[in-house]
Amino acid sequence: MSLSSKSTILHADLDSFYASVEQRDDPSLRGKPIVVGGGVVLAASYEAKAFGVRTAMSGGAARRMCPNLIEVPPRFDAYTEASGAVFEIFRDTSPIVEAMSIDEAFIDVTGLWRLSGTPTEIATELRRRVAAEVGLPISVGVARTKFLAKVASAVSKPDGLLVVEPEGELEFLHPLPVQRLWGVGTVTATKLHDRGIHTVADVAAMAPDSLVSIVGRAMGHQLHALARNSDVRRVTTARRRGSIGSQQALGRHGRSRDEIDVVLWRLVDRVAGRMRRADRVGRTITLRLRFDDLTRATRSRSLPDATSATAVIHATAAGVLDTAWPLIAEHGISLLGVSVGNLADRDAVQLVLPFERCEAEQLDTVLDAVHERFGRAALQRATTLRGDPGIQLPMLPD
DNA sequence: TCTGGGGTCCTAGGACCC
DNA sequence: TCTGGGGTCCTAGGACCC
Repeated sequence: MSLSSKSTILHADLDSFYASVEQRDDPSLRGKPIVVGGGVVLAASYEAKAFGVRTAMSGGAARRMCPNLIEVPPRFDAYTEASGAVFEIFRDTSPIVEAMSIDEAFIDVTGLWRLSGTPTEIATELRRRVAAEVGLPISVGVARTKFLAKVASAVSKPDGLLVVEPEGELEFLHPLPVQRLWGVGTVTATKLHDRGIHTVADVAAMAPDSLVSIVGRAMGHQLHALARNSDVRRVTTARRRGSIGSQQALGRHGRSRDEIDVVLWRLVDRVAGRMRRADRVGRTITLRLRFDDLTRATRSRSLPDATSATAVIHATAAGVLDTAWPLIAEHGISLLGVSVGNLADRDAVQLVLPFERCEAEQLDTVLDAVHERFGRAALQRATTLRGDPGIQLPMLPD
């Protein structure tokens, strides 16, 4: 039996990624309960998970659950390198790879069976190569849709492979708890449980309107579709980020205005540097605040022009911080974050801005420059953006 | 058990324009 | 003088994901 119809998607997910890298690089850690991270658990090995230790748990809580726990400080460079090696194997498996995070991706292998074998064979080979070449365990789910592939990989963990055949989809899907549905976290799960809705089958049996009335419009329709095994999302290679940010938890000390200004500079510097390296510019600067009681707030400001200049971003962020200062003084601040959104490609903005600003008599000159630099398609786009149907496009050779 | 750092998407109200 | 509907942008908050 093979997944012959339409599409075949793999969801590949490295197991306890950070912890596995540590156990790979230090044999004395193998087979032992370890966590990566200090104050908070960033990743836990399966030996630690057996004691109930989970990601995002505080270090103290983890130690109480697991007395022999070994704590290892994170080595992000090692994780980045390991991830790069794994993704090379992904791209060697199929050109259509959609990265979801540092340790997880969708891989579209539709139509590859002639070249590479059945989906099961492809997934088995992928797992073998990741183990042999990078030395890490990885779980793979295989199905017709992204959603089913992702659930399958999660169910197969650790170090597993699970293929959901087209004939067995509903049988696989319906008994699952609602938390398995994309977008259902603790809040939504509680809302559903309160109404006696516990399994995917329960959701599938509901009318869309009833779902919408419980969880909102977008989420209601999404849950209805997923529960009835409708997921038309494709695996896409080109996904652009919509924002770039950085944040930092603040200790007990370092909370005077001066000290927070230093943190702000560091955060802005980091963010602006990443933006410039990615050739991106942004217009909306958002400050993320977390107070001592762990409640949160955001404050944002949008600029007329997109930028990646450290000075401009910093001045804006500092202005926003000023307006938020009374709040901070009252509640105490335990985390500060800066992110820049409304991102665009640097070149795209250079194309649009002079055009919008220019006087009518300069129009031809600007249009010529746009055409020369970016080609005819850009010229067309520039004209559309300006929204003036009266402009005649000059006749240009292609 | 009160916790890191990186993100995405949705909702809702108000301003403003036509 | 009072009143309408539609669209877009901005801001803030919240839920969720890895």
